[in-house]
Amino acid sequence: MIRRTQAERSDETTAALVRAARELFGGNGYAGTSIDAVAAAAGVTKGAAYHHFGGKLPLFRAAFEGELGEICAKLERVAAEEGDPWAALRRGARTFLEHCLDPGFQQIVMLDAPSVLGWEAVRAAEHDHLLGILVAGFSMVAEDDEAAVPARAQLVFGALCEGGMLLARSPDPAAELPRLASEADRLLEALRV
Amino acid sequence: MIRRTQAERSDETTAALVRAARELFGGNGYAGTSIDAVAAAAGVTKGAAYHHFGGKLPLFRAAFEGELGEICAKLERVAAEEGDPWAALRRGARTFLEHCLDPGFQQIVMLDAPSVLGWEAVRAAEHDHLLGILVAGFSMVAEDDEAAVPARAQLVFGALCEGGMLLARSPDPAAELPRLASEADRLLEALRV
DNA sequence: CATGATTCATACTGTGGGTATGTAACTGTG
DNA sequence: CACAGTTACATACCCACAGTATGAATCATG
Repeated sequence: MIRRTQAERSDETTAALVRAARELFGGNGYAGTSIDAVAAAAGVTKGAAYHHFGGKLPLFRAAFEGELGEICAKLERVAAEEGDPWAALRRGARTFLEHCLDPGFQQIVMLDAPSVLGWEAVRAAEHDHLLGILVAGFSMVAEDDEAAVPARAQLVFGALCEGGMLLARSPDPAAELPRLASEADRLLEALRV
Repeated sequence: MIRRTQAERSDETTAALVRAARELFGGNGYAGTSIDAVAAAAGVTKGAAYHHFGGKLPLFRAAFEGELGEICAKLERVAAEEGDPWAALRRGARTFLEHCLDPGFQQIVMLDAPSVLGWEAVRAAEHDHLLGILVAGFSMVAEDDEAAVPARAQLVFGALCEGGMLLARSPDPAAELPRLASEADRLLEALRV
């Protein structure tokens, strides 16, 4: 029997559970996924899942945060590659649209999360990770009313989400992406003043 | 015993079920509402619900369509009060934002429907009822690429939905509404070209 | 009014979220 | 290293609820 520390045991189990949760919740949706299935896919039983997460909802929340962390990291990476904040905004919008093609991200973050976790929880989490980037970008280029920036960023974010869903359902996403991206650019441009 | 025709019996029962479904699904969400509860609120039992609708999902779909029909009727009414299509668009956007303050509409149409019925089903239904109005308005004022109109309308619709949720969460919706409406106007204006 | 079709109620089954309890694996202390 | 105490799970159980018969009223029709 290998000797592992408790922290190692916990970390490995929770990591396996979150990985399985993202896989199954992303593939079959929240309602279509049982805790037993997630635990089995992680090589443990319900007991472990309830011990570490305390319920189906917190487990889903962990999967949600995993998805959010991934897109956030990607956004920060590409934003850093651009020089001025405005180019970063445009690049970020396009990157977000592309990321919506990931079925797991779509199912967990776009479809199930608002219903399962509540809109405000999702909004709060997205604000910390995604919208913060948008708001920062807008703030840097906004030339007039600073107070209108958050609401404006929110509206653009809603448009981007809708665009992402539209893109994912497109019969030819590769052809659709540039058109949507240009429409998104137009939106950003419109709100620049 | 009063003598009723079968059609009357069916109509009364289904109407009562849909009414109860809109009430409960709207108040407690899809997952938080049992068929027994809906049936009890309608004065019948599960048997009636399953006889007329065949399951929880079709029952929810009926509630969803009821909500959609209501907002649609309201939109058509206010749009008819405006003269030119552009004013109708602006008025429609504002009306939609206001309607998002209804908790039942929010829960059923904005939060649960995409997760429960699937995004494409919701999109299709909304396209027939709500987006059709938007697309028609844009088509009438679009001066350039006609092909870009549907996607553009979709993005605006996404922004409006996000604005509606934001409005509903606002501590002072009455104060927030005009600001959001002006931002929406700005969006519409931007896409007019 | 007799026969068949609708409309519904009642009783039952299965699945799955949640909980209680037991057991094995680790950790700190003498 | 022995031995309590804690942590990490597995197992067995309960219960709510979606879905499925089955049967009994109610209504339509020849």
